This record gives sequence, structure tokens and C-alpha cells, in this order.
Amino acid sequence: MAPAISSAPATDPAPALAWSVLPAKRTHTCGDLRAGGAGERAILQGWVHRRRDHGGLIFIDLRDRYGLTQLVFNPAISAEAHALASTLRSEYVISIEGTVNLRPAGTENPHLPTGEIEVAVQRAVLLNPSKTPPFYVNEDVPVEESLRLKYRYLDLRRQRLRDNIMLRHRAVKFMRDFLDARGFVEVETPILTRSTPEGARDFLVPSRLHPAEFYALPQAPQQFKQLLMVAGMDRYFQIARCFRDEDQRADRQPEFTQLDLEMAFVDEADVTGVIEDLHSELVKRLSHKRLLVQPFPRISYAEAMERYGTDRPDLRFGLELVDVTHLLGTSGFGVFRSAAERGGMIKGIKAPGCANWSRREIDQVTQLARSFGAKGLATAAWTEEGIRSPFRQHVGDEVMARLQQAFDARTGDLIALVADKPAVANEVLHRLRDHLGVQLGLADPNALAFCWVVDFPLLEWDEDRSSWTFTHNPFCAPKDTDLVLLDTDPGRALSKQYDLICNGYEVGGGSVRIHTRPLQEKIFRLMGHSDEQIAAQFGTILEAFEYGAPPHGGIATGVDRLIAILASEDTIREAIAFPKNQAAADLMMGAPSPVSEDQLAELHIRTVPPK
RNA sequence: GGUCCCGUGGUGCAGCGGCCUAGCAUACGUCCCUGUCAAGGAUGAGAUCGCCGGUUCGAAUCCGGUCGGGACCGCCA
Repeated sequence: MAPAISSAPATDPAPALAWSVLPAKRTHTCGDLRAGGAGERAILQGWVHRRRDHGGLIFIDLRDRYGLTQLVFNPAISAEAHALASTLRSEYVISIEGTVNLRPAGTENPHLPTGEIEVAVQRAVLLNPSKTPPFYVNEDVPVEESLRLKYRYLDLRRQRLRDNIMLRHRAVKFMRDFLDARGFVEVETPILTRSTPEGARDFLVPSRLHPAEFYALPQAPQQFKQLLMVAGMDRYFQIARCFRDEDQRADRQPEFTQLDLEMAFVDEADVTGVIEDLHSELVKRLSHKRLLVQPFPRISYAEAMERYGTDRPDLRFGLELVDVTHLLGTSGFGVFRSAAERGGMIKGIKAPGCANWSRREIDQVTQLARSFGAKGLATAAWTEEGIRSPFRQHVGDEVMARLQQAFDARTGDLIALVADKPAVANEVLHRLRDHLGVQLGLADPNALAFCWVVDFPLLEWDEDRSSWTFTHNPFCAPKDTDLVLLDTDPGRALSKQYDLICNGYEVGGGSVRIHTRPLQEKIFRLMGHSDEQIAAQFGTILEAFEYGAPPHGGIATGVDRLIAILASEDTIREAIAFPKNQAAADLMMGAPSPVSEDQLAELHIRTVPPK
């Protein structure tokens, strides 16, 4: 490497290699300088963002993470600097020294914070040249995902990811400061821990010192944080890395980050209160988006399912679902009647102003409903010319009028009905509702609608295992009033779980925990575990409960997801500095990778290639 | 485990049986240019259309397989 350094400062001994000497410390960043600094001398270092070569004058926008500053290379000021500037290209790293000048009247750039000034360069040094980048660093244009992931260090130079990572830093800093001010203690819990059979698939780490034994990476610090409560830590939090070896989605990575916290001597309102205050403050301080409702509404699970078909409703808009089983279940339309007779429901959603949808538009929405599991979609439109509906003649005008009333449908509105098992009808209408919210422009991208969903069922029946299983986690406490149901009708027992929802995304979830051994054992037995299994897998925490465990509860929220929502990103990859792809691979580092036979031998491992 | 979408000069897109000797924008090279800021002008180089096989007189285009990326279902307390 022999970069041109023809314009190295004359007072320097003209080093042969620019990288051997950093010519001088920078005096400012590229985001600092304003009109008030005119006349000062400045030393700046950064990357060539863009070069505009006028032959005589050369303009270079110099970039660092703080901003852009325009440099002017004028041969009348320094022929050497100007000669170097003509060799500079995008992403070259340079150091310059010059005078801060007000730009000539009429040439200010109102789009740049530093647009009132420029730096007339007297001396310039090339610190490092750059190959032509594989994609535009200086523009926010689409690039194939695999390239972005392979060259993540270049992608991170771009505005979009830089902004997201800065937002993430500020958000996490805010969380730490906020919780510290409220007496929370940040405690690190182990990354190498014990495999637990419940929940997701574990990532395993072989033990060299214990042949044929393995650590697991934590899916969450759940038991540790409860043990910290037993330890009397009282208020714990952690920005915790969690690991789950499951297939990826736009909002799932094999490793992700949770704000994890736990408090002693609390009930539901104490935990949700802290988290609600934290998120309200965080949004006000760090986001331009506006909070739609405060305090956050609390909706029961049953009500959320009824009104929105989901336990994570997007409350930025209405479009509530309406159950019309009682109206149509006995009607002359076979699809409706047979669904109702088989224990299903007939439920629908109103699409305001969509009565004039074409055959094609209705087909598209029907296709969408099918992709979510519906067998079909029954529509009715109230138009200027009257009711347009495939089932009108089967149910009669009397029922159509009551249907219109049930949906409060006006002329110009369309309703779409699904007749199916409740789980299917709700799922389909939930997805349809989210789709319509966006399509009809009702979901304001600049609004944040937080809410709490509470009163979840404690248990649900697992058909595969023929036993009860938890809906949240096995440590979640039942409602005090529902304790008796555990012996009589466990499926009806509600829990002290609470989920934090924002714009239709589950941002977090937590609960008041069980803190006594007998109740915890009872729950494990309900879930079909033998006493031997319970002792082997959960012996530690059960024993801890016998040494003065205080009542406690907590929550974990998804940091990656929250940042993605605040940054209006569709995937959490955009909120993570070095994410993995859909196959859980790190395209930049090339992980995972094969390892040597020696390494495997040391770990007492022999591999079996897949067929 | 499954379904769907994408893969064309460095990048982003167009072309979807013969008008393709593969088009456009931008980036890149060379030259001109003293007030630009997505600078401008001139000019040049750069692609066996992801890969393998098949159909056809003829394939970037159709079919099968495979690799890479993405979205979703299953899965994910």
C-alpha cells in the first residue's frame, strides 16, 4: 500500500505511510461546526461521503457519525491539498486542517445542520484509501439482504442503521437510568447454564471437563431472577441476552435482548406501573411518535379475543369484530348454519367505505383470508343501489337489516364474515383487521397505541401431551379467587399475567409469580410432571421457596422489537448491529462453521452428518 | 418439515420464447470545468442473465433440480 500523501503538512517529516502517524488530533467532529465558529481553525477526520470536483474547486462532504461538513479545496489556498483532493474517492479516510468560513451568501445548504459553514482546507492527509464499496454507503437505497449482512460494517456506516443503533443506545441508557433512579439493581446472570426441558429448544455448549455433559444458553434468566428475589435483591433488572434455537421470523433472531426485571413484595399494578411509566417517558424523550392513549388501557384476554380476535390488538384504529352467530346461525344459508351447528361462530368486520369494491378486490381479500385459514369470506355491501351480497336471498331482508344494525353499517360500507371454529374465525379476522388498518390508512405510522392485556387463562389443554400446559410460563401465579378452580376446573382459572402490547406487537410479558413450594408443585403436577421430574428439573427453585421466598413478580420486554417499532422498521434485524439471517447464520463472520477434529476430540464429541 | 416470492454489469431495476449483438439509472475509469451540495458536460470499460440439467430449430425468458436471500405456516413458556 502506498497512498498518495503529496499534501502532508510541510512541517511534518513527510512520513512514507500515512497510517504510521496520525497527523494531529481532531478539534471538532463533522457535526459540530456552526456559523459561530467562523474564523476558527479546525482539524477534522472522517470518511469521504461525496466529492464534487469542479476542476478548479473541489467540494468534499466529510462524514463521521456526528454529521457532514463541507470541505473546500481551493488551489489558490493550497495546491497540494487540492491535488490530493482530486485523487480522493468515496469512503477514503482523511484528516484535514483548515479555516472555518461562512459560506458565500446564497450557497448555504439548509438541509445540513452544518450548512452555513464550510472548511477551507490548507492541509490534507490520506489516512486510508478504500476500495469501491459493494453498495452505496452514502445513499439510503435498497440493497440485497445478503450483501448488507456480509458487509455489515459498511451498512452500519449508512444513515439508517446508524440512526437505529444510536436510538437503541439512547433507549437502553434511558432504561438503565430510569430503573436505577427507582432503586433497581442491575445484575448479570450466567450465559452458561442448565438445560430446561420446557419451552423452546436450547442452544447447547459441550463441556470439556464433564464428558457427555452440556451447558445450555439461557432462553431467559427466569429462574435466576426469581432466585435473586429470594436472595433479597428486591428490585432487579438486566439488559439480558436470550437464546432460543427455533426457526426465524422477521421479528425473531436466535439471540435477542430483553429488558428483564423482577420486584419483591408487589402485585400486578406495581410491575405494570413501573413499565408503563418507563415506556411513556422513553417515548416522550426519544421518539417523535405520539402516544395515543394514556394511561395504557387494560383489556382482558377474553375481551381482546372478542373485540379484536387476538391477544395483541392494534389499538391505533377501531374496526372491531362483531359476533353475529345469534343472527345467522339459524338462517337459511347452509355455510352459516352448519358452522354454528358444529360449535363454530359467525363473526365479521366492517370495512368502512368499501361497498364499491370490485369483484377483483373482494377476491383479493378473500384470498388473503384463505391464506390465514378461512374456507371463504361472505361479504355484504350496502350501496346506493341497495344491498349487494351473495347470501342476502338466503337469509332474507329482515335478517339483513338486523345485520346492518349489528355492524352499524351505513351506505357505502362493506362487511366481511367468517364462519368457522372460534379459533379460526378470530385468527382470520384478526389478520384481516390488521390488513385493513393499513390498507385503509387507519393505522397511523406515527402513533403508538400501548395497552395491557390481562386476565389470561393460566393453563391450556395440550392435545399432543394430553395434559395441561402453561400459557405464559410455569411460574405464573393463578388469581387468588381462582385457586379453588385448580382442583375442579383448571382450564377456567385465570392468571396474574400481563402482556404489554404496542401497535399489534407483543412488546413484553410478565406475571406475579408463585412463591410457595406447595402451589408450585401443584402446578407442575397439573402439567403432567412426575415428582421425580419435578425434583430433577426444578429442585433448586422449589427448595429456594422453602427458605423465605418473598412474594414477587416481574416482566421481560423485547428491546429489539421496541426499537424496531420506534424506528418504523419491519424487522428486528434493523435494530441489531450484527444480526443473523433467516437460517440463523452470521454472513459476516461465517458462523456457524466446522471446527477441527482436535477441538471436537477435546470436547468428547463425534459428529454424525445428516442424511 | 412445508408453502410462497426474489436472483440480469459494482448497486438498484427493465426485458419474460426469435425484435437481445441484453436496455435504463447510478456507481467506476479518462478528459473538461472556481460555488457545488444526488454538481454539470464529454467519453470509455464493465454481464457467458446464480448454478446444473431438460424442452425447443431457437431459452435471460418455459420445465425440473440445486444454491443463495427474504416472507409465512409448523415451531417459538
